[in-house]
Amino acid sequence: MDLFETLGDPVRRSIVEELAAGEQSAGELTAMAQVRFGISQPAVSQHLRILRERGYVTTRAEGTRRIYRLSADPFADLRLWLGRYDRLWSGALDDLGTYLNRPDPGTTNDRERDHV
Amino acid sequence: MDLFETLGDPVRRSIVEELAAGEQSAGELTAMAQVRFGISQPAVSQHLRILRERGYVTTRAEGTRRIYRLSADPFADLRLWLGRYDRLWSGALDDLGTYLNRPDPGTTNDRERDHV
DNA sequence: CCCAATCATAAGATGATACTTATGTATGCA
DNA sequence: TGCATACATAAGTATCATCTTATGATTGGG
Repeated sequence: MDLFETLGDPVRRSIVEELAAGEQSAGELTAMAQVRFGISQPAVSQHLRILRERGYVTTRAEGTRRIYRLSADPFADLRLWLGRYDRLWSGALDDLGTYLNRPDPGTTNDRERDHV
Repeated sequence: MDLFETLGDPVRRSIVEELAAGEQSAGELTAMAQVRFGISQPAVSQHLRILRERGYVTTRAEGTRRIYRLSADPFADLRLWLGRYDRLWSGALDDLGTYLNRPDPGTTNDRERDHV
């Protein structure tokens, strides 16, 4: 599950989300990331490299530009991982389910109330 | 989606996976993490704090120990996020689907062949 | 050919994260 | 009351990921 580490970076997550809509050239992805994050071209290229090396995208040369596309179901592992917990909160799980879903007075956290 | 960043850390991921099986005390979680990662008690406590502050777990005091449990469906966001792409690789998507699933000779990467 | 465009790589700086040791706080028990 | 257990917090350090600038490699076009 290095997918969590891979998608943990917001830039890479954006790239993946962008590619989900269809293939795009490195230049287009770079422009997008520069607008959203204000980073340089090499920075984006490095993120693309990580996505390549981990098998989440593939590339094809087209003239002088490189077209990126998502690999077939890069999220298979993630879906699998998530599936292991699905039945836990699907509501089907009787005792534990209701137990977990209770607001449970006196059980809440001590400090926080930040994001969520 | 700070969940990716949260679960990006293997220690926190282990804790969450552990808690999916049921509640556990800080001490038990600490022992687990120490065995698996060889880190100190404060290190684990800091990870627990992050999980607390981000709302993924709640705690309850029981004597001198603190019992941790997963919040109700901490993965709701993740499932939602993933759902947006589900139909893309479900095989239902005709053209793009087959296109993406092709081995596509001459399209593969240049360098890699690492993890995946 | 030569130059411009597109993208990748190298090397170094910087910053965020996660670790460490040391200490604080609360509870239970003798 | 005093000590031990369980856990949290503080402060400092270190490690690692990500950024930057500089440069290389490939391709197309005049």
